[in-house]
Amino acid sequence: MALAQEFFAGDTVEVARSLVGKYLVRRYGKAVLAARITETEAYVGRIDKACHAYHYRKTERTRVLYAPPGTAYVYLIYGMHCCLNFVTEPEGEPAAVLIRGVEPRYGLEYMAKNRFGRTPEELNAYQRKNFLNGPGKVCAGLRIDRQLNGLPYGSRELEVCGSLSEAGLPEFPEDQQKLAVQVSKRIGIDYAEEAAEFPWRFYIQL
DNA sequence: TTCAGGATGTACT
DNA sequence: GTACATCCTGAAC
Repeated sequence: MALAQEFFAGDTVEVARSLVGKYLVRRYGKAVLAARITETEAYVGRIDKACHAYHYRKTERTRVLYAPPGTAYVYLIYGMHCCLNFVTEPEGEPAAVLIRGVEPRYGLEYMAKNRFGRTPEELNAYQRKNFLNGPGKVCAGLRIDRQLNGLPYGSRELEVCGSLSEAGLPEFPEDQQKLAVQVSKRIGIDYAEEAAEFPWRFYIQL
């Protein structure tokens, strides 16, 4: 059972805050991958110079940001990495939440293969520490690319669940304790003037 | 542990 | 032509 689509129809900043601690479930072929969301950022086209759809800009790339809530928005950055977002707010209002970091729960074998072409046992300390702690790494590890751009919410390939049991998977004991969600300004948007200061990044300390 | 520099393609001016 | 919601490597400390 995935989160209801209405979850994504709400205020983008609140959705970003609420997504921390939820679970990303990715399916392809026989693979079922699950990861806990540890870091997000809000992007709001109406008022946010860092958003691709700032001031309701409409281009081929930003078209997906106007889609119904929960739609996947995947774009290429720096010529080689993909970033995963979920569209928020009612259809026609361009906004989204960027998934900046996750930690693996199920499917570690697949994730390690997707990221480094190795088994989990073969990873060195640096690779373990920097496994899925960035937007490009999340997409690489979960095998998310622009083919998923525009994917309607509720698709089996990519879901967001409130808990592992909602995804039909056993819970992890360490996930039961309450989370302290931290807040900060967003990363890598120094060009965005006053919007660069918005406290729209949410994360949990590991 | 921190830092500088390079890789790389697309969207948009 | 320029900028970009990034990541990896290798060198210095």
